[in-house]
This record gives sequence, structure tokens and C-alpha cells, in this order.
Amino acid sequence: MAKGFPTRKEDYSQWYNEIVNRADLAEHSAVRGCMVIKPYGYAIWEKMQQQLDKMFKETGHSNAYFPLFVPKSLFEAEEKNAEGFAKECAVVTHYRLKSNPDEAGKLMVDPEAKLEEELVVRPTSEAIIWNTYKGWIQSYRDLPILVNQWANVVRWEMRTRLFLRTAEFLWQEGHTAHATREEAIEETKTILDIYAEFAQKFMAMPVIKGVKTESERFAGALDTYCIEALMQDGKALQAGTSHFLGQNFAKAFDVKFATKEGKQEYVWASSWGVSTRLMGALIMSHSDDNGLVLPPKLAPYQVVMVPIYKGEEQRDTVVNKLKEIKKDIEAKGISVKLDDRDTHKPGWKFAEYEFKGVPIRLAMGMRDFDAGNIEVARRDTLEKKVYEQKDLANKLEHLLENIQENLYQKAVDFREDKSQKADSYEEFKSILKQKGGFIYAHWDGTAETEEKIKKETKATIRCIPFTEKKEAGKCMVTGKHSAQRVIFAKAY
RNA sequence: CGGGGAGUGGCGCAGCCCGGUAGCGCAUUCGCUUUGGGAGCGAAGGGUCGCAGGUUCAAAUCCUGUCUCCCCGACCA
Repeated sequence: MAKGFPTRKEDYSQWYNEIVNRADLAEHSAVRGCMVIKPYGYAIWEKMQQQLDKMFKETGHSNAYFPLFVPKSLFEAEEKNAEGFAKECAVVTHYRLKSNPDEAGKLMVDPEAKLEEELVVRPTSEAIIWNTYKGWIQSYRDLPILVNQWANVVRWEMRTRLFLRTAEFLWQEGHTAHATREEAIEETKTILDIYAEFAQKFMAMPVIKGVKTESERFAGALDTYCIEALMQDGKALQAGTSHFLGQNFAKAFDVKFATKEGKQEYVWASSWGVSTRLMGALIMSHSDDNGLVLPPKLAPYQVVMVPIYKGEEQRDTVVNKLKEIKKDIEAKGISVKLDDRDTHKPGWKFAEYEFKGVPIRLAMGMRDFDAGNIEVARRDTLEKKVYEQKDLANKLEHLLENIQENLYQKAVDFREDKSQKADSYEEFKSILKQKGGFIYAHWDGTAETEEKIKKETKATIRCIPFTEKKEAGKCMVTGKHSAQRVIFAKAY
């Protein structure tokens, strides 16, 4: 275990913060609740962005950009959406500062520069986008519109945690317009599938697809689909959402189109998003008490090389050999970093790259050089082996695949171990207390029961899963009919 | 907005109860020895103790006021 590292079991939040800190991912900024994403953290986010963007484009979506500011009158047009976000909005009221006559060298808000209409800093962009779409859509020929934007949004949260909840965060938000209800629902599900595939294949994080209950639904949506993941402390994390918005926004912004038959109809909509919260999910899914563990597919560099030497002469010999090997490996499409800094010692570097979660570390000193060998250490198992240099690139390629698969399997096993059925409320409470994790239980479908359980246990319904076989039963609290089990958990 | 805690070199902290003019670890700089798991020794630089008052010969320490941050709740992707 790394020096001075709190273990996951001792204090999970401290452990989490330590990982973020030691891996050099992000830090709190001087601005309340806001986060500085440092270069290494951002590099991982960029890998995520690139892959998601590719998947969106492969399914016919394009990127665009809409304004940061939403005039209040537009923001409040869709009432439920506005109400849902009202309590966490930053609002711009003035557009100018002036020097303070009472305090030299200080500025004050110029009271004469008050905006006629306040501007809401977007907590999400439905309003400004649907106001724009109104001008883009006249006929069925203009549909569908499949647009995504990469942007920042602001939600003035009371309490924040790096990546998991910050006042400002980066995300992508897709906003689509369709001619029919069916098509909009299909889009909503297509995106959910993309999110699930991304989480599982790239983040190596198993997720459950499902639909939210009414109380957890996005404000202004008819249905919210989600992917839910389980973190190592037994708490659930909503990792992505895809909303079927029905005609709510079309009605609020009066977006109608002429059908083939010449009738005027409201447009059907979806919206969907994932945020830098995925970084938090990634950290909490795989990391251990030695730091971050990255799945190879999202690692800014998949392999790091550390030369070991005494004196200039040995340094040249080893570094030159490593440079040669690096070329071979890179030819396979593997990203490699050769750390030949003379300012840090090998032990330091070993520790540093473990904190940073680099999947494979190669080390070579004279001993290995003379024997034609190289030391290969994998981050997921911390296993070290001496390989022959011959055919190394191929071996590493397979090893990376193996690590990716192993991380996913480990996460699946963990989740299965922490997934249980509860048939009585007593059993439910005891599982929650002892083990946490996902609890599959029957629920009568009412908001009252859901609220009661939340108040008494702090567990919420994460989703009504799509995959679960429809096994009817009786609500664990009220004994009323239940069509299928739903998933409960304490959540982030 | 309720309930707790903390502000002391870049970072993490001790000192405060019982007042005597600031210390430890890490980091930084220099020198020598080192380099297969966060090197060792020696030396050096760096702080108006959150801010404003008050008590006192004397305040990091006691008193009053004030500001800020963190944690736990409520809210939330």
C-alpha cells in the first residue's frame, strides 16, 4: 500500500480525495464549489470525449454550440423544467462594473447597468435550444434534428465533491427533435445503449439500464432512462441519463411541423447527457489503495517506460534501447511514455505511475539489458514479470486486452456479490445496513411508499431495470401488488 | 439554511488549557555520496500566527467582534 494512503475501508471519501490528488487529476479552485481539472485528469476526460463523440457521430448526430446564457423568460417557458432547476441557478443581473468612489482601487457593480431581463447561466440547455429549434423546423422534411453539444453548465449545489458534484461541470448534452413519438423513444433508447456500451467496453464499468421513477425523473421529461453503476463502497452512481421529453418542450416553445398530410403537429423530443461525473465513476470503480487504476482504453498513455541506470554511460545504453522498443510498441497503436527524466529516481517513478493508474509499466536496467529482457508490471494486479524483449509489442497488446477484460470482470463480480434480493422490509433494512449494494425488491409503484423508504433508510429506487425478468410479487412495505422488482440503493 | 470543527512558512500540523517574542514533518535551494520500489548526510532560504479591537510590562496563547474555509444534514448529474 502507498505511503500515507487511507484505505478504502477506513474512510472512503478520504481515499477518493487522495486518489484524485495523488494521480494529479483535479483540485478545488478558489471559486466556491468549482473544480480545476489538471492536465492528466483532462487527458482522461478527452479520451472519453473522443470515444463518445465518435459513437454519436456513427449514429448520425452532429455537434453544435448554443449560448451559455438563457434569458429568464425562455428559461421559465417549460414550467416543470424551470421549477426543477430554479433552486440552483446562477443569475446574471448586471453587465458592467465601475470604480468604487468610496474605496480607492476597488470595483463595484454599476447600478445603472442593470439588465432589463436577467440571464440564467444554463443548468441545462433545453430552453435555449428549443427556442432555437423553433426557427429550424417547419416541415417533416426538417426532421429529425440530431444535435449534441459539448459544454459547461452551472448548478449552484450546496455541497460539492471533485468530479461527482461541482458547481460548474463539463458534459455533453444531446437534444433531438422527431416527427413521431416512437422515433423519439427509439432515439432515447439508442443513446442509452451507447452510454451502456461506452461504460462497459471503455470504462470497464458494468451498468444496469432502466427507467427512473416519477420522483427521480428529469424535470420536464415523460420518462428518464438511466445507467446505474455500483461503486466500491456499495453506493450507486447514476452515470448517464437519456430523457424522452414527449411534446413538452415543443408545446412550451411552440415548435410545430407540417406532416406529409399537411397537418400541423408538435415535435417529439429527447435529451441526454453524461458529464465529468464519469471521471468520478471511473475512479471509484477500479482504484485501489495504491492509487488510480485506469482501463487501457481510456489511459492517456497505456505503457510507461522507466530506465534504471548508474551513470551517464549506462543511462545512454538503456534509454537508447528503450527508445528502440518504444517504436516497436507504438507501431501497434499502443501509446507509450518513456520517462527518462534524470531528476527523479526509479522508485519515485514507480510510485508516481501507480498513483496515475498507468496500465503497464516497463522497467529496464543493465541486468535486463544484458540478458535481452525487460520487466513488465501490470497495474491491475500489481504483478511483475520479466519478459524477453523478443516479440514484446505483441505480448503487450494482448496484455492490455487482458487488463481491460480483467477490470471489467472484477467490477462485474463485485457488483454481483453486492446485488441481493429482499423479500421483506426487515430483510431490506438489514442488507442495507450490513452490505449496501443493489437490492432488488418489490414496490407498489407509489411515490408515497418510495418516499417513506427513502426517509427511513436513505435508500432510493435507482431504476426499474429493463433486464429484470418480470416477476410479479408484493410490495415489501405495503403488501400491495408489484409487477416487477426494482433496484434500491444508497446513492451519490 | 440547521449542527459540529478549523484558520500558524508552498502543503500537512504542533504550540493555546497554564501569556515571555514561533517549532516539527513534507516540499524548495546548494554540496557530497547515491540510483532494481517514494535515497542518505550536511547546510541554507522561507511565517506581521485569518482580520479588527481590547486586557497586559509582554498576546499565536486571554476577552470581544468579524470574515473565511471544511465536515455532517437538507438539495442534487
